[in-house]
Amino acid sequence: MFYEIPQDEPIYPISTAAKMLNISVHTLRMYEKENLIIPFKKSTNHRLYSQTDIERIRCIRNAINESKISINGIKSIYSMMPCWEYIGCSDEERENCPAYHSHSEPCWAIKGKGTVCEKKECRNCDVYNKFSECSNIKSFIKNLTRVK
Amino acid sequence: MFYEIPQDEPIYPISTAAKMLNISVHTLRMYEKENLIIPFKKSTNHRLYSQTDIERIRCIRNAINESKISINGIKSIYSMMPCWEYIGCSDEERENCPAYHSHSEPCWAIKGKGTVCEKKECRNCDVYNKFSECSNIKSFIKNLTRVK
DNA sequence: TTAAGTTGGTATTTATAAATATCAAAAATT
DNA sequence: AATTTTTGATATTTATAAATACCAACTTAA
Repeated sequence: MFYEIPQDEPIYPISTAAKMLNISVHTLRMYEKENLIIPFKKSTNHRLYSQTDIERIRCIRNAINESKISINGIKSIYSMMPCWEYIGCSDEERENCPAYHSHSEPCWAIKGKGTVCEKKECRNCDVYNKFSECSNIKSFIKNLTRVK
Repeated sequence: MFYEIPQDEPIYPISTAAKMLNISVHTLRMYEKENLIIPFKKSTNHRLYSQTDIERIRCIRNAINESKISINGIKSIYSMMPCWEYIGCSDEERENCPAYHSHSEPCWAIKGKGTVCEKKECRNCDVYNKFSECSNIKSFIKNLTRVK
């Protein structure tokens, strides 16, 4: 009589997440401030992390510690993702979107006024969730160039 | 009765290049070892740098010092460039090329056996020369997604 | 209602990437 | 032929990104 907890259900408070990842609470807040992660926030502003969040952070940790990519490097890589194509923005929407023009910040860190994404919850967006690794971003770019 | 020196003519020895860039000779060799740059080599193995090389290195310096992107971060960003599309590789050529699959090394650092590029001089390749900045790479990706 | 956990902030530490120094052998220059 | 420069390689230094420690005020949960 147990229910499965969905992967994207925010359940872990920050200290638990920190323990799971073997890092300090402040490091988690730092990643958030740097716009690498968007944890769920309760009405009282307390953070909650899902299993998906944990995996995402593991991936970021790997980029920093194993691949030796700096946080600004990770942000720049995220900014390469053609979100406009995934979302399906029109020519005009693209040109008017600051994320389309940025090569230093991921789109979810920008949220330009008047854009399609302005009122979206980036935490729930595929662009944020599905492309947390270089390899996924490059795969998406590959698909843009399919010959067949 | 003077001839203009072409931008891509390798003329500066390493010490001159280092002085122009205000860095040490060894730093230049380090960038080369990390596959960020490909200076011209004389038959005696001595390096020569062109004005284009100098500009490229300035760009790399800016990424490291101003944008705070680590060397491995820069390499990873370079690896996002869809070289296969620029070169015009076939489906089969793509799949058989290690550069197509890498997301940590730029294509010119790989030079897979049996590939179109195997015997090319990457130093003279557009992929190496035209896309030394994030912004240029993102622009190329943007063009892949043109609606019209 | 008391103890434990979280908040955002600054100040400090640490780990290490990036750059420098030094070397003998080879090449270039004058 | 003598002086300067470049080569690659290792060993060392430095600059700083990333992580930690500490703080008082605010939640949360026994």
